[in-house]
Order: sequence, then C-alpha cells, then structure tokens
Amino acid sequence: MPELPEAEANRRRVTEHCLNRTIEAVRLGNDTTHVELPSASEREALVGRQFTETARHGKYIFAGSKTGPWIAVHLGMTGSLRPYTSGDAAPDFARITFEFEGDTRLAYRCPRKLGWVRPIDAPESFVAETGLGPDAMEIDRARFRAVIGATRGAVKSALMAQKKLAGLGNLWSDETLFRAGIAPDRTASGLDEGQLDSLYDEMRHVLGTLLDLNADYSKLPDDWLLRAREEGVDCPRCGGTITKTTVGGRSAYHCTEHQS
DNA sequence: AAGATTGTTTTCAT
DNA sequence: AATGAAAACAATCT
Repeated sequence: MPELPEAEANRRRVTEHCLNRTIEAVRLGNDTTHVELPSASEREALVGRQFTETARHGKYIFAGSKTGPWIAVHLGMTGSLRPYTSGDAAPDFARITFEFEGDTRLAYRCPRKLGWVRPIDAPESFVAETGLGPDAMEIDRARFRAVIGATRGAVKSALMAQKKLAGLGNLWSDETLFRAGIAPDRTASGLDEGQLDSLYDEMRHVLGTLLDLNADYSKLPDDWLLRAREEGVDCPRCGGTITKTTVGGRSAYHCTEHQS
C-alpha cells in the first residue's frame, strides 16, 4: 500500500498516539531477517526519551525530538506502523516494538520484510544523504515541470523516481496519468507545458484526495482507475478499455482510449 | 500452481 | 560521466 498518502496516514497515527510519552522499552520481534533495526546500544539510547515530533518526506516516515535520536521508517511494500495498547493482542509480523509509559505501544509490522527501521541523525540530513527529490506535495509547479520535463525515459518512470520526486509509486503514478490523459510510456521530455501542468495538477488532486481520506481506498470514487485496475475492463471515465503493459519493469494500467 | 504484487537497491548497458 | 533499464530481494495471495 505505502506511497505518500499511506505513509502519511501511518505518520498521523504515530503522531496521535505516541508523542510526548517516555519510551520504556524497545523490543525486537522474533524474525528480523533482512530488516535493518537499531543495535542494542541504539535501542538503549531511546529508552527514557520521548518522541516529540514526527515528519515525513515522500514515502519515508520519521519520529524524534529536537535533542534526541531520530528513527526513520520505510514501509516497503507491506509494512505499517500500528499503535496499540498493552491490553490488545500484539500485531503479527511485528519486527520492532516501542513500549511507552502507560499502556501505549507502537509496532512496526512488515510481513514481506522489504521495509526497514533505522536510527538517523535528523530527517533533513537523511533526505539529503539519500538524494531524495522534493516531496510530491511540496514541490512547486516550476520545479515539477523542470524535473519531469528533463527526463528522457518514460513519464511513468519519471514520476516514480524518488530522486526526482519523492512520494509517488505504481498506483498513484498510474492514477495521475489516467486523469491527465497521458499514456504511461510517453517520453517525459516530449510532453508540452500544458501536459506537464496537467500532470502536476492531477498529481496534487490524486494525492490530496487520498490524504483527505486518510488513504482509505474504500471511500474513493468509482471513476478512479484503482477501481478498474484489470486488463480488459471498461474505462470508468470514457467507454474505452483498460490495458496492462510493462513500463520501467513495472505493471502499468491505462486506458487506450483517453490516454495517449 | 505458476505468476503477480503497492517498495528500493544494485548492477549492467547505453 | 550519467542516465535509464533490468534483475534481485521476501512472502503472500490469486
């Protein structure tokens, strides 16, 4: 699930339940294979401290404080951050769990183990070192035009390149192109200014809608591509047909009628 | 039961 | 040199 809106929904949960509470323990799950986790000393450094703020850049989530250590979380394909209370059953697939004063706990779940948790100095330096592009909801129109318009490859690949633009993945890049009427395999540098502007506007609409819904897919309108993400299905917006192709090594869905 | 799956990183090629 | 495409990674679901 996790692209920008889903990451933001996870961040909001942490903000709501886990801030300004003293961390009493940091526990590792049984299976931590291929998941980077803080070392024992790094976990110990968190005990007795509090998270006082959270942040997010693209798909990356951060929790920390002005003076203390920060943690960065990437959800991979199937990860989630789940606050719960000690009376509840512990979530399955928990790789690391933070226990706060009172009965609040926070589990980092990752069934398919493609995500990670890592201690970092600060969000800003992490973003810089990783080379992430501007957050998709923060980038301004001129910068978006310049970044995407300069890419020689497929426009879908450009939208998903985190070092150009941070936050879009497979689902919402397809949805953005669907609304903008542009085929996913179009060369990005071949788009005119009107098309780049349309992409920018539709990206903001797609992400903004999902942020408003807290990434609850069940509340999305019926005319979204997500509802018709299947080869051969009728296009929910025009009478055309949805087709599945591969762009940049990933499955891409688009309408052959109104996207070109 | 083979094949696809929202993620990134590394490697290879142009 | 840099950019872009392809493969690898894990486990679950259809």
